[in-house]
Amino acid sequence: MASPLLDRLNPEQLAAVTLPHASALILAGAGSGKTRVLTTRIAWLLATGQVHPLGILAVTFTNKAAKEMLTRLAALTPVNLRGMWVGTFHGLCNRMLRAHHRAANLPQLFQILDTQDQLALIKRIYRDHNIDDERYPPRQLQWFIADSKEQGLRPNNVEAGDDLTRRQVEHYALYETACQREGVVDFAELLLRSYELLASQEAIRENYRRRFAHILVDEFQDTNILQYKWLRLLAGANTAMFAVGDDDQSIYAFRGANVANMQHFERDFATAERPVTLIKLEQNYRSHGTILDAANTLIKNNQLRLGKNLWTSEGAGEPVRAFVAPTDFDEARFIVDVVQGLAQDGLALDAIGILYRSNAQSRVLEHALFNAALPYRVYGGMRFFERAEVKHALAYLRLLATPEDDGAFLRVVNFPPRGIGARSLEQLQDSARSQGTTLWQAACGGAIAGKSGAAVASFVRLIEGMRAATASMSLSEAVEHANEASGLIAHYRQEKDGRERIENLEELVNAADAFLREADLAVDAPMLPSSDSTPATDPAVEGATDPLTAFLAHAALEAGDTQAAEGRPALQLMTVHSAKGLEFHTVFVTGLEEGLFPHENSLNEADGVEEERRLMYVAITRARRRLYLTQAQSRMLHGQTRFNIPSRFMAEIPRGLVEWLSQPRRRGLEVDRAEWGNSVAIGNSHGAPSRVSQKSAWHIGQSVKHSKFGVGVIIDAEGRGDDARVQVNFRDAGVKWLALEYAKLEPA
DNA sequence: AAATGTGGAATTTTT
DNA sequence: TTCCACATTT
Repeated sequence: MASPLLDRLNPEQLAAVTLPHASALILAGAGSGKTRVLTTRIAWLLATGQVHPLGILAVTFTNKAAKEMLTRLAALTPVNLRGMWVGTFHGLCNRMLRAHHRAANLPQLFQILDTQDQLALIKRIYRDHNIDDERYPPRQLQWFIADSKEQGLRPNNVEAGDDLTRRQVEHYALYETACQREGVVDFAELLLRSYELLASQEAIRENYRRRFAHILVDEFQDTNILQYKWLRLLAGANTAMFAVGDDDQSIYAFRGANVANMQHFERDFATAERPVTLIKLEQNYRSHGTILDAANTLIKNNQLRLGKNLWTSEGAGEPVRAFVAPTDFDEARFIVDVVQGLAQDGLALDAIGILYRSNAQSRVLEHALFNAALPYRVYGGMRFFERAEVKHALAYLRLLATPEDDGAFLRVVNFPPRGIGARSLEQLQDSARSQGTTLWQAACGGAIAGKSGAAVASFVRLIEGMRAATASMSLSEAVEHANEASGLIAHYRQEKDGRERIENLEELVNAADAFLREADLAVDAPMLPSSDSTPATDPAVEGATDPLTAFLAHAALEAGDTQAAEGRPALQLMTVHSAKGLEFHTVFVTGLEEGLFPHENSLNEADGVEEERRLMYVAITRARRRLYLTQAQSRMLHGQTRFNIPSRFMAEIPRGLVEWLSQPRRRGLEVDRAEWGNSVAIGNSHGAPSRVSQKSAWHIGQSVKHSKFGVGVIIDAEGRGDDARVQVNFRDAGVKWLALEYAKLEPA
């Protein structure tokens, strides 16, 4: 079929886009045009009249990916996409549960707990039930609950072999009861509840199965067990499942992502007459050849892969640059030097990504960049909707919708301070517990006498007044009203650091406005549905919920950016995890040291190093043109200087691809005498190799090899001549003192 | 209710 | 070291 839609697709992409109505697994390597294939596939299905937009379900992991898919799709097709199910797993489950809240046994206006809210709820339950938070750390329970739910397990399904698990199951059950009473659901619950709805309600399940002729899944390697089961439930005899993923980029196993889903796909989605098609997209449109060679060679060291080799029609490009710095400080300075050179050559700063394994590494880098007056942006950290003042405002709004929400109640009952102290709260909680009611009901029931009672009563009046006042307002007007009437604005005006918080509260008003415009919800819809409103019969209908509830769900499901983008272009600093999906002209992968990258904790985890290697693979494949790999021989971590040997990943990249900007190894040094003194590696700006002034045979921070103990790093030394001894931190054998005279050490 | 002190932990985190 | 949560002061 001739169509501009299919122009310039390579043969594999074309095959994927125009596959017949059957399930397929698309192994899409980094930079292989995965999103393009996904969106073009949908556009092609629509253009050829094979399916109506309502017959498509496209699911992603991030809101960003979902939004991008919609935007690109809108540019590819004239078809009106309204009502099409495109979104994140959580977003789609939310949508489904709103539509069938009764069948799912949820209140129509159920609220969504983010991880913060969830932890607060757990702590509250602990207090109510006198649970020892030392023996059962709240975070551990939080993890336990999420993990259980992601395996589809309710408290009575969890196998409790040991005492600790038995207790955790009890606490999980208490948590569930509280959630149900307050009408709140956490992230994992959205999925599990939706899964159970489909599993138990045949009519609903069949309705969706008939409807979705095509289900398309992005980043399939990141699906967890429950998401996979959810997809299987949704897929009927008539459904073509189109899963796109890359097992080599699976870096979220620690959160339950299950790469095995890719292996099972063929078995589980094949039908008698329609086998599963497997297509590999291996042509890379992002990077030069050398960078791909480095990535390919590295990832070949992994055993657990489906197998794939990226190639490009572009040239080899520049070599990979490697640099070893004596300290993390020098590593940062090297990066500053190189960046300044690149900037001088005209490279935009935002085309440069500086990646690290863990967030703690950003500090030194930031420090150096700041001193050099280089603008940078750090990804990660507090997101907009997670900020305390924003959460406070949202809590007021939540109370308007669902006063049963104890979490919201507790968050703002005395914020800004209004004389409802710990004592009054305790009374309220006692009363609520003994009556089996929520705090709001206890507050309304006048559980407290005296002055505190008056304060509580006035809080109740405040909320009710706000509800009445906002009933006829637009969403953003209501948000603004909540900001003011709650006293939040006035409160922060008095605080010396309150200006930014007030700005964020004002930004929340804008966010509400923008949300309504983007979500395309009826602008003049009432703030809250009337109590007798019936649920939408057609789950496809947008705006099945009121604007406020939709906005609150949005705030929970899309936490927003970490910080507003700055005007001028800035360097991009982030963890390797958050770099997934992005690309940069130039990439620095920093901290390539054993213990850091691969992280030491990964060594004890099953297949941990393989996941670290995939992470390294992701890091390398972010680079389009230029790649720097840097390492520090010593690094300040947790308040102490640590000496690490070079990352094994450094050695897994073919030497021929690498240009060393520092001395890679010291060979053929005199080994019969130990002389101490700091050896100084002199890094210069980008380009030319630097020299190392090296007087002594051995020095602290040096990598060495021992015939029995293996590789390690010298971390301390004493004595001279025949008495010289060094302390070596071996990778596998631990820390040992060795006499140089006897121990046959070699430079490693 | 703010201010100050203390102890413990410190990969990664799309929702 | 540095950050955070939590407890204790003032």
